[in-house]
Amino acid sequence: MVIKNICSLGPSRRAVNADQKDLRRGDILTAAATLFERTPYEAITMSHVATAAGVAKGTLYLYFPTREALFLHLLGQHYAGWFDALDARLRQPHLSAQVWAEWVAHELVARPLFLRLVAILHVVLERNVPLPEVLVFKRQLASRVATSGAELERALDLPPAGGGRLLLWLQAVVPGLAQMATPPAPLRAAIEADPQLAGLLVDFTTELRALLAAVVHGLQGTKGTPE
Amino acid sequence: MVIKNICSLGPSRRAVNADQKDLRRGDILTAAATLFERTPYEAITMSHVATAAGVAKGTLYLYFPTREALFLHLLGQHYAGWFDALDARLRQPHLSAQVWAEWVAHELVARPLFLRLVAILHVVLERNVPLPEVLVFKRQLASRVATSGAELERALDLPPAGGGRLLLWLQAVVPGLAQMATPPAPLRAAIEADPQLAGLLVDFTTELRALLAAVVHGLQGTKGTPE
DNA sequence: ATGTATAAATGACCCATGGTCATTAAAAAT
DNA sequence: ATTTTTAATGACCATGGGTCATTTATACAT
Repeated sequence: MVIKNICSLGPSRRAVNADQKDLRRGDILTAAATLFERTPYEAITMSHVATAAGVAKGTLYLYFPTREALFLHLLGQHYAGWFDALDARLRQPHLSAQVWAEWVAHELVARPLFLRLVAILHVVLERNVPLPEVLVFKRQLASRVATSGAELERALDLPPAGGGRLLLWLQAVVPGLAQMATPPAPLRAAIEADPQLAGLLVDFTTELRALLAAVVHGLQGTKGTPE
Repeated sequence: MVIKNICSLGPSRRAVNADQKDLRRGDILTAAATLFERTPYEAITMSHVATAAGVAKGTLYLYFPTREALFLHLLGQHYAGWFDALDARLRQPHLSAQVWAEWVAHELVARPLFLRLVAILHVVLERNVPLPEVLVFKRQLASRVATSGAELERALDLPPAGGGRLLLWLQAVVPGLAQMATPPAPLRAAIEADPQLAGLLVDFTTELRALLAAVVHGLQGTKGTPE
């Protein structure tokens, strides 16, 4: 088998300064992301990631303390992308609750990896990452929730703190809804084949839209009545 | 160490007929449930369960095909208890959206094991259980969602299919909200110590109440306008 | 150029744990 | 009593996350 030249370090193979280390780190993350596109999380071993990244397994642990930390970092990237898109959208004028709900649903459907990663955030990723790293992640998140939340508040005319709250609700709802809407292929096939189970399958976009519309209305309704 | 007589089979140690096997099965589930009260899921090994149940590890696999199947069964019991309580509540007259939301939040807070199990349903439990067993579980669930959903529809004056839909939404929302509201102890401590992170902590009851109220209103609002 | 020091990279190794299966022995059938 | 059946056992296996002594690329001094 031909050895890949996926690695961004050119002919030199060793990351010696900070920039090169960042590149290597990026290579590893890219490799993991590529695998994650085709494979469920539990099926991705560190050996796979190492091979895909063109390094030895031990090397991974020079850049990430645990497997979960690696994927938590990946999720961090996806979160950044998502919030960037959200901020960009909120900068456009004349946003209604319905239009926003529509946009959110559309945008999320276009980010399946993000959805899958968010779904395992609490139950898997945060469970085996050193506390300091988790806190770094949470701080980034909190900061973006704060700024985007404020924008959202303005754009949708929500009561104080309503923007952040809405974003947190979104985070609480989205993974559950996504899991309900998109079970693994074999399970999905079985469910669709059984009329008794049909009721358990939902359409992600439809449900999220309806839920968001209701919730935004609820928030807007409390505009005048604090507490 | 003194050997326990936790086992419900009296002096005879062997489960030979169906009834005795059910007892054994029950013993194992009880042992797992007891462990789960004090220990997070990932930390419970099959050896622990075996010891707690007073059997050998191999015996567990005579009653459950995988670890996940064991806990999925446990979740099935909790679901049954939850739907029983829900049905009982719905039989009482004069239920408003607010009162119901209040009741749901209260009842769920009183069932922390249920919440923890539901949280790992899709990501953990369903991943390593033979498809037929998952389908049995899903069928039970679908059946209770259908009947309780119908009752809910009546009690809250929801549009057709609104009851089941509401229950599914509840299922999508509750685990996420519970995870957000109750992180593991060390993480929680760190979050509370950091003012920047305070915004990420939410109160389960408050948020669920608000969310449910909004959603029920949303559903009731669509009463006259199908689709 | 050559030698030396630093630390990035390696991969053989450790070990915990889910799951298996040949063996044991309790109870039923004869 | 003897045989048959099958519940129960626990030594064993395979896998995969994580470690660390060793190797060696690179920077730096001479």
